[in-house]
Amino acid sequence: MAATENHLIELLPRKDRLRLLTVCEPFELVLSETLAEPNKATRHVYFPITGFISRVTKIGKNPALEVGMVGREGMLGAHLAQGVANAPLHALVQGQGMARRIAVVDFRRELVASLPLQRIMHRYLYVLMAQLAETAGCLRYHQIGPRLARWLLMSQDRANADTFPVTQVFLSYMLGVRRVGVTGAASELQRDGLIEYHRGHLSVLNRRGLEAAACSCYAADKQSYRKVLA
Amino acid sequence: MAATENHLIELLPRKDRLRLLTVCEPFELVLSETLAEPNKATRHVYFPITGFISRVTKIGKNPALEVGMVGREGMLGAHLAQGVANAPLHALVQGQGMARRIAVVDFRRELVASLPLQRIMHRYLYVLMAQLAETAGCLRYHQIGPRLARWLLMSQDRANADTFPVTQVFLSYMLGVRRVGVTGAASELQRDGLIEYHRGHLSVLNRRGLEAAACSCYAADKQSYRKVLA
DNA sequence: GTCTCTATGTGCGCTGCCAGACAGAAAAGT
DNA sequence: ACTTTTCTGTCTGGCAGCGCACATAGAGAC
Repeated sequence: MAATENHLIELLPRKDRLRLLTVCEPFELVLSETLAEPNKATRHVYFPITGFISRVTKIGKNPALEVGMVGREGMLGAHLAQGVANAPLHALVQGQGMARRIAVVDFRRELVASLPLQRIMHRYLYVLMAQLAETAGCLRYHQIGPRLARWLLMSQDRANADTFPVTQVFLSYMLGVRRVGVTGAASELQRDGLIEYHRGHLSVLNRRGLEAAACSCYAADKQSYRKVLA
Repeated sequence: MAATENHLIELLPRKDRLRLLTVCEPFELVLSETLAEPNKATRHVYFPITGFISRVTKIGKNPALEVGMVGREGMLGAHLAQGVANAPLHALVQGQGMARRIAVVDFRRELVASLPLQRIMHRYLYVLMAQLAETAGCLRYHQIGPRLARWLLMSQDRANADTFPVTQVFLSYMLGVRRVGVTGAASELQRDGLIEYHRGHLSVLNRRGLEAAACSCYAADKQSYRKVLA
């Protein structure tokens, strides 16, 4: 079941889960597709199963900066459980794959009907906040290398694969640095045999090593998730 | 009423507000006092009226970094409405003054009893998330000067006064920079006649000018608050 | 009045990252 | 085949902020 269902849905009691699944439709996450924009009413919520999504914020004229990642462990659209119709951030597909999708009307109805669903949404939102705070500190204090390693690990977890498509330009947007900065950090990771990449395809060779190279935020995020969403 | 009540409490319908007020006790916010620590069960929630509180995150061995501010417009302890007992962040008193305080048991009871209270907590949490994301971007892209201006404006709003006690060392912690960096930025603001300070006492002389000097995040935060918590 | 502590201002060398530009090489389109 | 686009690596100059160290001066303690 692990790779075929979204983790938040798995956490629901059987009855609530089955109810929710009846209103879900399968949805293909297509690379680079935008799934949410701030100040626009959300139309669907998404529960990724194999693909994953980036939450990004835009500050002034700077390119989008990633502040969160959503994979099988999370969802997009939890703000509906807070009684707010508009998404707080941009969200775009980052790793292609499948997700479950629910129309807002249906999801609202399920929320009212299912206390466990509410409960899980709220706890997930708590984790998101903790991770946002962590990310803020990470942006301030950590350097490109460790942040890149962290990003790769987070991606690997959610992509459920050791190889995934990603270019340096793209990484430079996610991390909010110049592409050249990524080149430097990435070639160092490659030199150390932790990763291997070539024209848009990247493989993780040594996960342990990458974990050691990543900043503490990777472990911190995992832990806060585990604590709150058993 | 504006300066004698917490804004979130004001938003409650009369009946719910009166109920809540019966379990509130007045609490003096003493400078530098710690009100919350991560991974410790929250004992009280706080609704500031005149003082204000900083939310800070600790990353590794770096000094605490501010990621949010709580004054009359907000509260400390909203995570209880998410069904989580532990605070996500450190919180310490930043501007002395008065607050309303409620013991956790009482607050939980009120939450169950009052849907409007739940609703306001959830909406407030949404605003917090938006502000956290904004702060993350701010930390990445904005320079000391504008960030300092932003911080001073946020403080002034919550302190409800043009003069408040604050040293450069302290500001350097909040902003996550060296004290020397604050010295530079602050003396520039002073030279331009926007502020005046002397040995731990700072006055805002020209609010308009300070708003112009601040980064966009100040306005963005205010707007996201206004949109969600009318 | 003197001493000590705290707050503020400066100088110096360093580093991590930025901005912009360019080059080679692999993929994709024709 | 050729051309064009995309991806990656390298260089040069520059700046914001860092770490460290030191100087000055106001405030409070004795």
